[in-house]
Amino acid sequence: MIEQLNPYQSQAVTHEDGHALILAGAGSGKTRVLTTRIVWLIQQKLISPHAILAVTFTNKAAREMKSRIAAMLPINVGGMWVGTFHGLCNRLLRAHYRDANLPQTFQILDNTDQLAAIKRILKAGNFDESKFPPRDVLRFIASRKEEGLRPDAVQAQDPYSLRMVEIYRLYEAQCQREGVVDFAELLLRCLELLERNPVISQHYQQRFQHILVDEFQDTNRLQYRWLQCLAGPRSFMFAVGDDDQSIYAFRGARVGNMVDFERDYAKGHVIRLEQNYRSYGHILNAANALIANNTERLGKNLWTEQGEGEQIRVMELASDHEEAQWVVDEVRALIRDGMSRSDIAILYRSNAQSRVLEHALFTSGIPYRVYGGLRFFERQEIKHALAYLRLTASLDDDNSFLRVVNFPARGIGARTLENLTDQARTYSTPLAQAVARVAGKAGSSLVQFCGLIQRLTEASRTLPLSELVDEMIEVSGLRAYYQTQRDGSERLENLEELVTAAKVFEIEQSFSGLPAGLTPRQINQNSPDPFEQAPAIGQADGVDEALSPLVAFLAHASLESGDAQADDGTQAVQLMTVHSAKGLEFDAVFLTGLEDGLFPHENSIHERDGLQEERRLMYVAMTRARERLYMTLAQSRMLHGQVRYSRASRFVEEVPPEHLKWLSARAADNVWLDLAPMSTATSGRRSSSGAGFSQGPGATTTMARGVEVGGVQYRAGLQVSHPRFGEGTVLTVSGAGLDAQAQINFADVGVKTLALGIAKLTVLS
DNA sequence: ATTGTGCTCTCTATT
DNA sequence: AGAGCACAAT
Repeated sequence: MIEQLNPYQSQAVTHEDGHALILAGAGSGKTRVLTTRIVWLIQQKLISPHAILAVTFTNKAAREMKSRIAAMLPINVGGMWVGTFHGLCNRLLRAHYRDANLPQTFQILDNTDQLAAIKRILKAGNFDESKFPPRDVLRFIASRKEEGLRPDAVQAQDPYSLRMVEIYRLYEAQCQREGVVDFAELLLRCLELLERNPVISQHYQQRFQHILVDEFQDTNRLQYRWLQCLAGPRSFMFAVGDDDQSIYAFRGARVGNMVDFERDYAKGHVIRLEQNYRSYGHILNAANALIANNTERLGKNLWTEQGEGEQIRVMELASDHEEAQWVVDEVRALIRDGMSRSDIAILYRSNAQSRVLEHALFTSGIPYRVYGGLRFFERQEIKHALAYLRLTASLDDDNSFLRVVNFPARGIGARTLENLTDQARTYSTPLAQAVARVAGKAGSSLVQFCGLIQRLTEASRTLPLSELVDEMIEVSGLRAYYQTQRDGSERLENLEELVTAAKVFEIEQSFSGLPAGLTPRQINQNSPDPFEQAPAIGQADGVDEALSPLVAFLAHASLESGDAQADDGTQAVQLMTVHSAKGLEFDAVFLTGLEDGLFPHENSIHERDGLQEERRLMYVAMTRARERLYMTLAQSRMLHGQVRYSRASRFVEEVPPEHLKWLSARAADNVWLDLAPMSTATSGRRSSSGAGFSQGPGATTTMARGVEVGGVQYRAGLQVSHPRFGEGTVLTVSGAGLDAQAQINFADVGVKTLALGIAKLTVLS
């Protein structure tokens, strides 16, 4: 295994004397080094798998690492401490919930939940929402927590900040009362647990002899302190990172942690991995040239032994729809040439851009898979269902109570809820315990609602998880509600999918070496480790302490917002944001929407640091490609319901021209026709004529050839007419005989691919 | 008092 | 596109 590594990689893998910092460029085999090192530690250094802690940022990365280790070693990786910061903190807090001052069933708020909680605070305290926008409050609280500051520790002088701190304090109290934590709280609470309980932290310090951190450049202050807490005097830290790929400053990431880490721990043990095994020369050098525009880099020079490869193909199109169609046509050509669908990725800066691309892929019948965006566990029907389940697990969860008390509608309106809230506040009880005090018709509806939840709570003690979920969907009325809704069928399917997800979770739990029901046997008693001997759920000796499958499932839903959802095994083109593409690689990458204002995003253009972060993001995007990289841009784009016109991204200009191959005319000398009709096009669907659809001089090879079918010579540019689609222009032709196909841009219906042997076409010109 | 409808406003990225 | 709000209809 080590023989296949280059000298620097193997130096990193077998590093022995203390801590180390690995500066690993894009595509330099970073994950390979991490996993190989873990295997090496276990196999060669005879370190127990339990003595290793490996931290990543995304669940995807954690899964990847586990599966690679599992492939190399015959051990149960499920029991290893490999996970995301948030996931591992969750694990620790569940185990030591008493010391962390949390109920064992504490729930995790995602962004939307957190926002709802903040809105409740603002409403209850009569804060002016226009002066204190919930989003700003959320950012304020999150960034304070990421600095490790509780309300008392925040320095505030001006009236505005003082009010913010007040809201922060109220928010904390509310969360504590209701037994919920947000993402930042998971980390902060866990850190405080370790800092305040020497017995606990010493236990873990002795246990974790090796701590490995992936994507170290993305750690924030809190995470750094968390690592410092877990690393004991005899632990070795192994941090892998690339300052050029730091793209999470917006959530507190601090590249400076790398410098600090070298000063505090690595002390000169810095290993650079600069050989890139992923991309061909043009792609790599283009990315190198781009990132060279950033200042304050630690400095790295990536090189490759692979040849130059192909230039980056750049295409400018008139509109976002044409961009999408062009990308789809090109994707089809790649697939036809034998590329696997899952080796093709379409990337964009923001999730909103995926719609148009999805539409084009869908109409072309190309299987695709979208990552991120509105994820499974974030859909409204799923959130409703989860709220019922959360209430089932804990009646104190007022957030969830308010979400579903009147959904589906059961005659409990705003007025009633105001009464209820008043009662709950007066007697300082959770909402559910105040229902008895509300009289009247709505009051009895409230009592009924609570009865419903109580029945579910009872059912949760006996029913398996998936049956409980199914039962909940039924008795809550959610199923009936979505059955009556016009567009409810997809939501119904999602609810059924939730039952399946619960079933899968049950099964995984029963196989996993790491049961959800960990119990924190007293650490200072002779049991050396609470986790190694934790009983499986339902085993006699931990029943009262064990975490119920329901609570474990709810935590799972919050922490993994659903990117692992049904990978049904079909080969599909991958659609995702640049952020979620980090760490992945593909044969062909389409980088779309390269327009100033979109990428770089307009919110970051005016700050220097913002622009540098955007440039790193661009660098990440480009270095995802192995063989072929496309960059596309649209002159006009539907954004926020309005057509916007943009220029090419400055990042395209920053790439030396020798690496680029323009398929459209070069942006600067391109004259575009017919922009006006597009902006007025009422449906906003497609440009009204083919005039804007320029294929430019050097487009794909399939276009040049002609095809002869039934005595007619088809070639690009030919004007044809179709009985149903109307008039159009032939864009590309391919295949021969019965397989001959043409892509035709119809004035009325856009681009269609037709089989020439079947379609009834009339030649016009 | 509650529910449904139509209008405005916002909208970067992730755990 | 989705959420929040005002208004009308029950």
